[in-house]
Amino acid sequence: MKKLTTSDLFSISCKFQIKKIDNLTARQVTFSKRRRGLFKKAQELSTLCDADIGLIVFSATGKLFEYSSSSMMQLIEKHKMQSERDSMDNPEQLHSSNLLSEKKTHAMLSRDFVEKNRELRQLHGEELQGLGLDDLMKLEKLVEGGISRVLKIKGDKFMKEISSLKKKEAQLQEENSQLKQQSQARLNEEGQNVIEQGHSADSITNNRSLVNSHQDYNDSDTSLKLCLAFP
Amino acid sequence: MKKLTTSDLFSISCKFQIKKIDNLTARQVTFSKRRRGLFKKAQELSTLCDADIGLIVFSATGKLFEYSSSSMMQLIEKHKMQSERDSMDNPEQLHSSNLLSEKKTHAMLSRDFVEKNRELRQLHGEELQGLGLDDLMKLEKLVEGGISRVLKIKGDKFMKEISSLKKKEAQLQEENSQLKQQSQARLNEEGQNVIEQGHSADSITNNRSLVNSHQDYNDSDTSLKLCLAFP
DNA sequence: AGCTATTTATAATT
DNA sequence: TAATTATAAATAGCT
Repeated sequence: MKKLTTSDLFSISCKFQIKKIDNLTARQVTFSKRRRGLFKKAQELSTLCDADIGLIVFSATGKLFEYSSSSMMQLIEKHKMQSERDSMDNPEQLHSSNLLSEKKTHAMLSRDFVEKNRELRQLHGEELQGLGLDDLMKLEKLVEGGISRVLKIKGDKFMKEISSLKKKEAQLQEENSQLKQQSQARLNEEGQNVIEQGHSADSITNNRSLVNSHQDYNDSDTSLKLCLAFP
Repeated sequence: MKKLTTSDLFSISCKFQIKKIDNLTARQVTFSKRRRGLFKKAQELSTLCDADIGLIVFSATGKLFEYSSSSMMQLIEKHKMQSERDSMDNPEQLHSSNLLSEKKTHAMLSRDFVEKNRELRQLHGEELQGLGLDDLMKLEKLVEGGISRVLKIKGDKFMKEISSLKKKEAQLQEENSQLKQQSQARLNEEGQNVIEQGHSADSITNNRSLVNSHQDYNDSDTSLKLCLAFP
C-alpha cells in the first residue's frame, strides 16, 4: 500500500478539491481534458436517451467551444421559447394574440425540425451498423419518402413566418414614420402659433420652455430655429 | 477470475454500446443519472478552469433542464456574437444596409431551398427506375450525406433570419411607443399652455385644429378631452 | 431510491 | 502535446 502523504491526510473526505486551479499550465491541461470528457458525455447522453443537448463553453481566455446534438440555433430558439412559456404566468401575457400564435407556430416548427433531424440521424446511424441490404432499402424508402414532405412543410412554415414578420416590420416602420411626420408637423404648427400670437414676452417664454422640454430627441434642430427667430 | 460470458465476448472492444436505450424505464433512469453527472461535470469544469459554461438539455419528452455558470441569457448573447463574428468572413458582411443583406440572404435561401428540393426529387426519380443495388446504395450515401448538412445550414439560416427579424420588430415597437409617449407628453403640455395663455378665442381654435389633425391614431382620447374642456 | 461491480474519466507524471 | 498509470468518479444493472 502506498504510504500516506500529508495531502492524502488533508483530503480524506474529498479527494479533489473543486476550486480554481492555480497553476496556469495545469489549468489549461485540465480544461482540455475535462472539456473533451464533458462533450463526450453530452453526446452520449444525447444518443442514449434521445435528448436534445446544447453545450456552450467559453474558456477563461474567451475561446468558444460548443456542442449540440442538433443545431445550436434551433436549440437556443427552443430554449428561449420554453423560458418565455415558463414565464407566461407573468404580466405581459396579453401579448396581442398575434405574437402569441406566431410563437406557437415557431415552437412547433422547432420541435418538428429537431425531431425530424434526430429521426434522420438515428436511421442513418442504425443503417451504418450491420443491417442487411433489404433493411437498407426499406429504410431508404422510408427516409426518402418522408423527406420531401418534411422539407416542403418545413420550408412553407418558415417562409410563412418570415413573411409575416416582414409584414409586421413594414407596418411598424410605416407607423413609425407617420409618428415622426406628425411630430414634425406639430412642431411646425407650434412655430406658426408663436408667430401668429407672439406679441408678449410672456407667451414667447412659455413656448420656448415648452419646446425646449422636447429637444432631447430628433426635433431639436427645429426647436432651435424657432427659438433663435426671436431675439 | 470471473468467467467470460457471451456478452463479455460480444463487448470486448466497447463495453457499453452508445446507442439509444430501448427500454423506456431504463432510458429514463439513465437519463436522470447521466444528466446529473453531466451537470456536475459542467459545474466542475467551470469552477476548476474558470470557464463560462451553459448547458441546455431537452429530454425526449421536451422537458427542459439547464445549467449555466453565469447567466444563460448573457451566455447565449455572447455565443451569438461570437458566431456572428466567426461568420464575418462570408459574403454578407457589409451589414450596414441591414435590410438589403437580409433580402439577399432570403433570396439565396429560397434559391437554395428550391434547388435542393429539385435535386432531391431528381435523385429520387432516378433511383426509382431500374438501377442496380450498388448504384442504389451509392446514391443513398450521397443523399443522406448531404441532407444533414443541408438541413443544418438551412435551419440555421432560417433561425438567424427569424431572430434578426424579431429583434428588429422589438426595436421598432420600442421606438414606436417612445414616439407615442412623446406625442402624448406634448399634447399634455399644449393643454397646459392653452390654459395658461388661453384668453382669446383665436388661440383656442388654433390649438383645437392642431390637435384634431393628429387624432387619426391612438391619442384621440386625450385630444377629445382637451377639446371638450373648452366649450 | 440505494448498492455494488464495473467502466470511465482524469490527475499526476513522464 | 501525447502516452501511461494509479486513482477517483460515474454509472449499469440490480434490488
